[in-house]
Amino acid sequence: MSVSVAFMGDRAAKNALFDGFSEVAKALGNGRRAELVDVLAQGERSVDDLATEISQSVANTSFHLRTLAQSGLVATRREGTRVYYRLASDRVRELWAAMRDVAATHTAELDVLAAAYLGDRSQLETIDQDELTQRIDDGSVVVIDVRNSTEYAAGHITGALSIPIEELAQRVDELADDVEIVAYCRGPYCVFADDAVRVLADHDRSALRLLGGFPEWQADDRPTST
Amino acid sequence: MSVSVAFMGDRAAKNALFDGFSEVAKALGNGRRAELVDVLAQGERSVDDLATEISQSVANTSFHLRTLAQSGLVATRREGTRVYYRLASDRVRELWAAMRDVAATHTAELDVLAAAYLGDRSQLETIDQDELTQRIDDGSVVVIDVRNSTEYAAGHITGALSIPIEELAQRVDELADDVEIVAYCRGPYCVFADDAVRVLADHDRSALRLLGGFPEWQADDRPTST
DNA sequence: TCCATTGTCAAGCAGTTCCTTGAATATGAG
DNA sequence: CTCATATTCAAGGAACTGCTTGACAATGGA
Repeated sequence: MSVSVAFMGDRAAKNALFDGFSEVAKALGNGRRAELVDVLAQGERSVDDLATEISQSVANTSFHLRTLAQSGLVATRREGTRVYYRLASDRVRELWAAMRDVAATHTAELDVLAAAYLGDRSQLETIDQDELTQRIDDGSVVVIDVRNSTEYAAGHITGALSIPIEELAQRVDELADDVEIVAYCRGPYCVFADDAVRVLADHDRSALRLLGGFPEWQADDRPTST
Repeated sequence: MSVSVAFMGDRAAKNALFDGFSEVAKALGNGRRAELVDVLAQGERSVDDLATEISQSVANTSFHLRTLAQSGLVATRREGTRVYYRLASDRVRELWAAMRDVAATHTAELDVLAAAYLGDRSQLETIDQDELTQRIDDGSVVVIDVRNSTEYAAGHITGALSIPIEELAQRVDELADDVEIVAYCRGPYCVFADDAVRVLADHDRSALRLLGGFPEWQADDRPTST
């Protein structure tokens, strides 16, 4: 009788279905691939650019990107001899954020790992999205985007200046000295804005870092430009 | 100079941090563990109950649950000789939903796998959450929860009757015959509600299945009871 | 106390993943 | 056409994963 068979569902088919779901998790289940997704959350990048970013060989990076592509997390576009990879959709960005948050909330050792990578942040003043929105309206801050210029070009907070972190020390003079400076970067686990605040403090400038980075700002539907 | 070192971040520490994030994905990166999370999204369950549910040995199930626990996705509670596992938080439920959706949206083969497991759904009428809310208010439907009774006890749509799918055929008479019946179960990839609609159709009863299951209803902040 | 039930742990094998090296392919410039 | 650049593919070895079996630990009841 067909109904009683249907009750059980087919175990092999069920296994295959859930194995299918878990393919996506497997794709994210490698530190280097997670890092690639994190970088791609800022915008599309070429393979060797990504390889440099994650400190891996081009071959290995290409392999990881293929893995991500096969599980549908990233898509590609060819331009001349270069291949640009990007996240397949905003939903992937959300998935990555959800995973990062769950990891941060539920695994104690992550605090230790984050502290080891980020260093001591406790002396660095912060500002949240609401406050920053307010102060941009006031005109009482200058906002600087300290990611690299490709990332800035792919999208940035409206009104922000692009000053990649490596150039900041030489370009401090460009910043008006009667307002505070707010630096932002890729997100809560990016060190660029922290470094920027430290560099600015060394130059006796009053600086804050934005909590969260560009993807979080964008996800919250706040004003952006490209 | 400390600043230029900080610019690079420490590659080993960065690897460790992202390996830490990817631990969560690795935990979800196995079909049986994904299935466990899916079941646990309905409420807490004991180890051997879960083993039966996913058709695995108790030892293997216990091992998978330990893996999930180590990555912080599930938590436990002991009661007598039994150990009950549950999702660590609603955030985990959201993560699972996000992963499932990304998989469904971005990987073509998942449609095939889902169709193989679920069978042909095209003949089964459906109703969405808004419509159902409306019709519960009208009193023009009877809602039945066809999951097992533990799941019903852990939380169900307010006003729904508990009729586990295996009991439905014998209990059709309990249902008033002047209204339509809406069946729901664990979620979009659960066959129980589909089976229920087929059983009811065999008994010449007009039945629909709710799109999504209890977790989706709850996530949308609609009325639930325990 | 001893026993039954429930869950966890350890060893071991088959299969998979990750990274490296070196070769192959695709595009555009000259 | 030939060459340089950018990317992908294939082979191979070390390390890890998933499942089974059988032993061990924790709890509550008789």
